[in-house]
Amino acid sequence: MAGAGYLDKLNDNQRAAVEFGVGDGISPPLLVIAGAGSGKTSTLAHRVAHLIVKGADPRRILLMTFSRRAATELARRVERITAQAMGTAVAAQALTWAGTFHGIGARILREHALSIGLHPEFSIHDREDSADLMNLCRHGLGFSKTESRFPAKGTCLSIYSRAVNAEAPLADVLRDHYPWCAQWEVELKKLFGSYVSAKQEQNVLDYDDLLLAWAQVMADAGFAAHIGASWDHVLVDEYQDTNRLQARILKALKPDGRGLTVVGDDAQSIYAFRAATVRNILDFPSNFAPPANVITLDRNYRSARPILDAANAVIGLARERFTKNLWTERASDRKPRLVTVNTEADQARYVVDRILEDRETGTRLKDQAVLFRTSSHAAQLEAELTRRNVPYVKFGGLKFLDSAHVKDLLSFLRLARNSRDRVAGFRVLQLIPGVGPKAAGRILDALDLASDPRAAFADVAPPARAGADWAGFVEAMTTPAPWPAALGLARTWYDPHLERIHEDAEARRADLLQLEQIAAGYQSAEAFLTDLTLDPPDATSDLAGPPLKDEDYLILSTIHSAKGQEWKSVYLLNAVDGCIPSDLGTGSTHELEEERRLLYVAMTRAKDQLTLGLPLRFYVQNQGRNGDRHVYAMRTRFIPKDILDRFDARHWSPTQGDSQARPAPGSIDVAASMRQMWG
DNA sequence: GTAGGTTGTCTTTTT
DNA sequence: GACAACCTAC
Repeated sequence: MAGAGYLDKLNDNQRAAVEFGVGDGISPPLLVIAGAGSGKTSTLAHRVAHLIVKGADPRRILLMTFSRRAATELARRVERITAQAMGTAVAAQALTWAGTFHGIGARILREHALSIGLHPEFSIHDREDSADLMNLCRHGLGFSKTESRFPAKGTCLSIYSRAVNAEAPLADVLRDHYPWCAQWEVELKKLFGSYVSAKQEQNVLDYDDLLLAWAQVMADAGFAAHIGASWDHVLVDEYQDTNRLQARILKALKPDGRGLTVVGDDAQSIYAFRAATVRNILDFPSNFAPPANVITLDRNYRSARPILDAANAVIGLARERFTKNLWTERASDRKPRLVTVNTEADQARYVVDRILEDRETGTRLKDQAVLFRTSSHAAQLEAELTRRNVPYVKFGGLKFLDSAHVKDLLSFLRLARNSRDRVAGFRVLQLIPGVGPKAAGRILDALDLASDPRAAFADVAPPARAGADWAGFVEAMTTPAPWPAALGLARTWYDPHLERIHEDAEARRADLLQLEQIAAGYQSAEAFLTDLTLDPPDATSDLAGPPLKDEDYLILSTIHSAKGQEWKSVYLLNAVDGCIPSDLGTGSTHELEEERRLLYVAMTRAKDQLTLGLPLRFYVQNQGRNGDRHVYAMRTRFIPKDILDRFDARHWSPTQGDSQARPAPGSIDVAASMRQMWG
């Protein structure tokens, strides 16, 4: 078609997904089932661009993705395509409504705060903060002193969160997911009531509230119509990882489905632990009358055929499947490697050896990645990389924001802005020597009653033991400072405490300086704090520090954080039972199936080469009463004997190198490795 | 009431 | 190897 050259590179199905309903007013609802590597992001970007080229106002397009990184990438691609198609670029900023469900929710709630009974300067608690508040309530109700042990704060929060996100009654949540807590149903109900009141008294919203409050205001028909009318087109990516609450919001936004497009792949659903349900994507068509159209993208452009064959074999054993196998024309004779090694240390050495070898022959570190189920699985590899001076960046696992020093500093800022935020208050006040829980509680009570909280800091009777530290605190808290100077001021106050509390003050100080750099990019403390909570940086305070941007570095990532990404060569650590599936995830069939999909997601990240590591002897911490010990691992149950022929099975040891696997990997390897231990 | 030390429990994935 | 609850000394 003339003038539509920017669509020429798409295959028929992709093109159908891009063009569906565009140009005939607002299109009917559309579901795109996009398999791994099928050009999903590109198709979505083309659809948005196509809408714009055909006259849609980019400011009236709502784009919801799973992470903000994905939203930014999508906006960038849309910009490139429209530039090519129209000659003039539609600036990425013109897509003003691109972000995560949580981020968009926060924005809507803040904009309409006054008319829906919220304080416009509400603070947002991350998971850790929410757990701390839950803990305050837990103590307040006396549940920390029960005869038999009451669930820990994090468990309480998870139960609450699941009930909210799955829109399920507490009793069901306890029965299906937390049976060991079922005896506490009455107490938990009371606790959650107290937790909700506490949030409201303190002008605080947690992650779940961003969806819950949004969904609740959408229950009002007038308001829903008003909000829904803000956008002509609503597009949602990774729909398989949304939960019921999110589906309800979407339905309220576009009740007849007109203008609605959702994209996803049920085979890649890996967030059920967060109450995501694959039913959303499966039931989407029948939500509407007539049912939504479905377009399937099943041609894979990413992986070479042997990799795809192996991945298809793995997912082919899933109990339930809805999408068919992917196909590709990318031939190759390199099967995925399944490498048994004796120990995790050997695995680390093997992986680093291969990575450096490939780099010598032209595969940059950036084109290679190491994936793992759990952040801690990478510990030995990280040590090996550091020892051999290989730069890397790790995604997933411990976040920058979770470290005590960063939280201390941010709590100071939060308390200055919202003196009712007791979680922040408790944390900051107890940094002052001589102030413990009682004094902190008394001070916060006094602040609650004050008409001008900021001035009230000066009026509060200082705790006797605090001395000069108190004066310094009040001074820092009440000195007015513009943003971002306020952060500098807070840091100056915090520095002596940092020195006093932490042995490794130097490394932590560097983190805080980095935080100050980030802060400089924001207009206000509020914007900074909100953004940081909703989209925390992935950097960890590694000894090496973050590599420079133009440097070559290796990617380490949890499988979850690797979603949507691809690399030429991918290594997966610990493809053994107990790791994948995680021995915590084998409780129900449901959980087990999710672990299978995780393996599938990991395998389908690879373009040219895939390597699964399989350490036979395993060091486990604190399993049972005997403390640490070694156990013998079995190959992951998701690669049973009958699909083993899709892999190139080998054994590697530091002394003998690479050899054809003798004997076939499996339970029999236990005996083999025991012999090898002695020679 | 606070600080600091000891013991027992639980240990994933993330917006 | 981290956290929560408890204990003891100021």
